[in-house]
Amino acid sequence: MMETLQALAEPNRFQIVELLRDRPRPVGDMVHRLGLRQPQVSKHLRVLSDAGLVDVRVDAQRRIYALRPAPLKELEVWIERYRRIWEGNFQRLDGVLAELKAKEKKRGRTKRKSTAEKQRNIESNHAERPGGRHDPRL
Amino acid sequence: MMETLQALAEPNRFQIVELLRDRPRPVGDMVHRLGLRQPQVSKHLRVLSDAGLVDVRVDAQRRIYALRPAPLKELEVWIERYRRIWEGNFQRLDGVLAELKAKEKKRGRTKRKSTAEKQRNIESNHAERPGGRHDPRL
DNA sequence: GAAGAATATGTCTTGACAAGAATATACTCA
DNA sequence: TGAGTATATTCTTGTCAAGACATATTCTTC
Repeated sequence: MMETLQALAEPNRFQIVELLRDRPRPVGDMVHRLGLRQPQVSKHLRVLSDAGLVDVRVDAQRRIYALRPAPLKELEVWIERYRRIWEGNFQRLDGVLAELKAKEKKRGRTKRKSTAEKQRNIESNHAERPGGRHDPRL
Repeated sequence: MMETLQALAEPNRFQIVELLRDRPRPVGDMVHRLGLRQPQVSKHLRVLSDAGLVDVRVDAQRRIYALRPAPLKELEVWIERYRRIWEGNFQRLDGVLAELKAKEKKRGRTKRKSTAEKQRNIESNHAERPGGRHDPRL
């Protein structure tokens, strides 16, 4: 899993995987399309191979690389476990409220901010660090 | 997409995301559970935030981090496009055969290896580089 | 307003890794 | 067997990022 992610996190390797999605390919083909030099492609393929993401067939001097499904499937299974995060709206109602409730209990009865003031502070601030770092959709 | 993968590819950040899967958490909580030092956790959170993977709520001195669904959903959509690779068995029948056929055509009628010999060469060799680099399941 | 708590930021060092260049290996065909 | 083709490996170098440590920032409470 970690190994899969690390392999995919490199842009050129990601492109290689994208190329292999269509069909298996010999190294030279990818060298073309990626505009990388052959040794570099071979090295990236080595990493992908070590991660179990690709599979080689030998055809004379050529090596034909193909995707192996297992790691990608594993990744998909992992991500499925996060599904509820964008389906149900757990997070807000359960987690944070419990958090806050615990806090209320801990600090005894003392002078404290009005509910309104506290609300302001607690509000989600997507736009805190400016520079459009994540899109507002969803 | 690339940014998401790069963020997740670091083991500690991956763990942070796993922690946040259950519920939003303040930084100190994660510092505990991860056994990292506070500045390190803050920096990782910064990366996750820049990648749009997490979201902050300010509660007094505390920052409560929560997962944002968008990037994960995007990742899931991406991986869905690979689904056919472990469902249909395209790869073999389509891609490689076309590849070989093209090759046959290119080289004219010359003395060449018997079909049997060629078959041997072309066989998939999972076990080429020893050391169990990928599991044979699937 | 001073002390303490929770978190963020800056700087430095070190290790990992990608790219480049040169070379090795393996196969084909004449 | 020798030339050519396709791919892998080795070595070096530069870049970037993670960890450690010190310090800044912001809020709370007394």
